[in-house]
Amino acid sequence: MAQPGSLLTVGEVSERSGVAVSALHFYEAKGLISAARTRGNQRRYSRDILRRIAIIRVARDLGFSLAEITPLLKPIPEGQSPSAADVKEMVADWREAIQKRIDDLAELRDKLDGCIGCGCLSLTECPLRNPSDELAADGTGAVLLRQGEA
Amino acid sequence: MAQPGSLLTVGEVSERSGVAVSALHFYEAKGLISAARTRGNQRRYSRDILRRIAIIRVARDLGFSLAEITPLLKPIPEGQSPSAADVKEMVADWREAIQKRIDDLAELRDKLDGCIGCGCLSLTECPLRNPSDELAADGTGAVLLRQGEA
DNA sequence: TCTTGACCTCAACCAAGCTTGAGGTTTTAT
DNA sequence: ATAAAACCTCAAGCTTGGTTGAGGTCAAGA
Repeated sequence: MAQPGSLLTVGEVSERSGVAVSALHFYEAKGLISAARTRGNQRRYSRDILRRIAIIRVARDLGFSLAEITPLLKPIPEGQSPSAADVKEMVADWREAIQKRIDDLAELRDKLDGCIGCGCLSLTECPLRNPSDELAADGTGAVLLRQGEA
Repeated sequence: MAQPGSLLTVGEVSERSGVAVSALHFYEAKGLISAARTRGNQRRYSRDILRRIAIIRVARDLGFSLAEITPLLKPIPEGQSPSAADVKEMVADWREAIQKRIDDLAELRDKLDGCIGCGCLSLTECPLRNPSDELAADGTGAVLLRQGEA
């Protein structure tokens, strides 16, 4: 077992973080984490890695992709314990992102309420059909579904 | 061009719905839609397909996977125009699903608010670390990140 | 009739986020 | 010293939701 203050093996990190060894390798390949190596080429992590991994997982659970998480982690240098202030700042950003998602969903829900009575889902008129004009942008030839026909 | 009341080709459906032909083929392969065939083996869709596709896309945009959409479409038989009542019922279900997601996110946001001051992210104590006990369930050996060490 | 555009199938490829397996090496406990 | 457990790399496979391309056929206007 590791002594207090010593480096952690990948297996220990996996066990403590609940993240599979293969996922840790994957995160390393993606540049999210890194580790020192022994002369025999095995990974050795400083304990800070656990907090870093915790942050990665929380952000991922919040719906951020790994690619999005990389810049989020920028303010937290590797090999250093992130300060409470660092974490505070990041978490504030996350809060904003979540709030935005809530707002989007609430807007959708309200539109849905307006639709419940109509049953229309018309291509150009139903607000549901164009949650954020995405389809309108790529559907170059969208045509009104005329009520008499459908 | 198609006469009123006639069947639609896959190209026409694509143009009117804003969904790529390849995606229509894909949906068919997944069992979400179907089409009659000409003697020459080309697809011919009834106009009802447009509403069905509209429903599929809305549900997908709401975050449902295609696999989840299949049962949602069950009450809407193919080859028949879904009634306003059918749509109304489905949409009510969607509303519920959205509301649930909003509630989950709001809960997360509130926990985040509780965390902003602490900067902890402790594995077992920080509420953020266990948004819905998912990690607790699969992280069999998770160990408390002791404050003095990290 | 003929030509052209639209259609057909099937297979391969993409991104994300991993897991699994093969084949081989290092570390650690006894 | 040795044997087992843990580690290493690299490649392939999985799922979702499609797109792209090859090679060939169909349908409709001139």
